[in-house]
Amino acid sequence: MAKAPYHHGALREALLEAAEKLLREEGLSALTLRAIARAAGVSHGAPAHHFEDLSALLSELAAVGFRRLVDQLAAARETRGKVSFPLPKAYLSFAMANRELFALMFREERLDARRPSLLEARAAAIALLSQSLGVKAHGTPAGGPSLKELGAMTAAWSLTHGFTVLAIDGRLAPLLRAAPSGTAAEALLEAALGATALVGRT
Amino acid sequence: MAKAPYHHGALREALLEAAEKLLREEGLSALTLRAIARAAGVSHGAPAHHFEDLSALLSELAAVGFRRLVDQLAAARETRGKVSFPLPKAYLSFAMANRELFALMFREERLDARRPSLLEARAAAIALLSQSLGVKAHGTPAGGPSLKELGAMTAAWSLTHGFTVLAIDGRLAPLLRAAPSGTAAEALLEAALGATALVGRT
DNA sequence: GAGCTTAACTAGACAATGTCTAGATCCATA
DNA sequence: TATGGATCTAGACATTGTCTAGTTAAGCTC
Repeated sequence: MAKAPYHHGALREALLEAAEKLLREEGLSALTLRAIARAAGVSHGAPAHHFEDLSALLSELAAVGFRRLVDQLAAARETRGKVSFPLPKAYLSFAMANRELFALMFREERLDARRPSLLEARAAAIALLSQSLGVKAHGTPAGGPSLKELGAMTAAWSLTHGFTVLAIDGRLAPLLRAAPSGTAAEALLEAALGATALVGRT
Repeated sequence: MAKAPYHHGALREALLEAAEKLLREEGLSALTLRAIARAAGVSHGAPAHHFEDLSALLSELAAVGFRRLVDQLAAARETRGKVSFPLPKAYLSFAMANRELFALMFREERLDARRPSLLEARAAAIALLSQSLGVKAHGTPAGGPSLKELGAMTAAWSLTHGFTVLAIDGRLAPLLRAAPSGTAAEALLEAALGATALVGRT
């Protein structure tokens, strides 16, 4: 077993991986700087050379999450026509498969709101959702989209995000129990979207 | 100026009020047990006689939030017919007026999920929403509500919650800027709900 | 290669935090 | 008035994020 070299070589990535593992296995509150450093096998001061502080590290992890979400949404977009509501379903399944990471992505108090990589990754996700769920790419007549168009887009986004947040917090469990037996979260999401007449947009 | 008596007399309530003030003025991360004790003018050990630990105190504060939300939702329900979408609007305006408290109410990692008062207060809020937004009180034909009915209710709830969460995180600002000038969050919420064919339910 | 610069890392310190314990205070009831 | 018990203080402890000083070694220049 090779002993650890003084210089790690790829500590930045190792820290992000260790943090994600910790997050997945022990939850949000296990994400301390020192625990992450321990998991990566370095001293508690080492992370400072790669991240100014804890919020910087967590922001970078959240950015990774947003990038992964974008990838999955983009892939889902390709299935348009074959599957109903591909984007909302992809959004939900990303969150279900990465519960704690998804939660972190929306814990503003633990992130550095100014970090460019986070801003960019999040903006990319929002841009993808916006153009897929609503605002048409081929220009709007004059002075931006109408309130009606924005409303439809906002509805699709809000419903999807709200459903997902409630689902990962376990708040939908009673509804699923009340539903015809065997109804999974995705089916309830489909039913919710189906009730809104937003069909063409998602 | 009367000097502080050894026995506070109503420390439990004082702690909750101090915590809410701190929360409102300095945000979620200022909510430490010692800071709350300082704000209430007692030693850092005093809270232990009223709350087992920090998460118990925060859970009680969250419960207060849910009870207040219930009151406001109940009041809004009385305006049915006069105002469109009274419950979603009340939900949004509660969150806008109590941003940090609303956030705390959904920070599972800082709460004690088993605390009865929190469970009850939250259940009351959900019950009020459920019966107002969807599932009819006058019984369902057989074996619970249909998936279609549940879907409509879930849609209204998810949309409202999702919109609210996105709004207090500032995520809707770009949409509001794109909207006809002067559009406020509530108007966008109304537009979103208006786009969904859920009119009769909210 | 030798020497030097500098990034990467360790180790120790510090204030702050949550929780525990021992002891001080004082209210209520007998 | 005594005494039991709830309320509160003060100090301790391990843990946390961040800082600083010093150590290691990788990479560049000559």
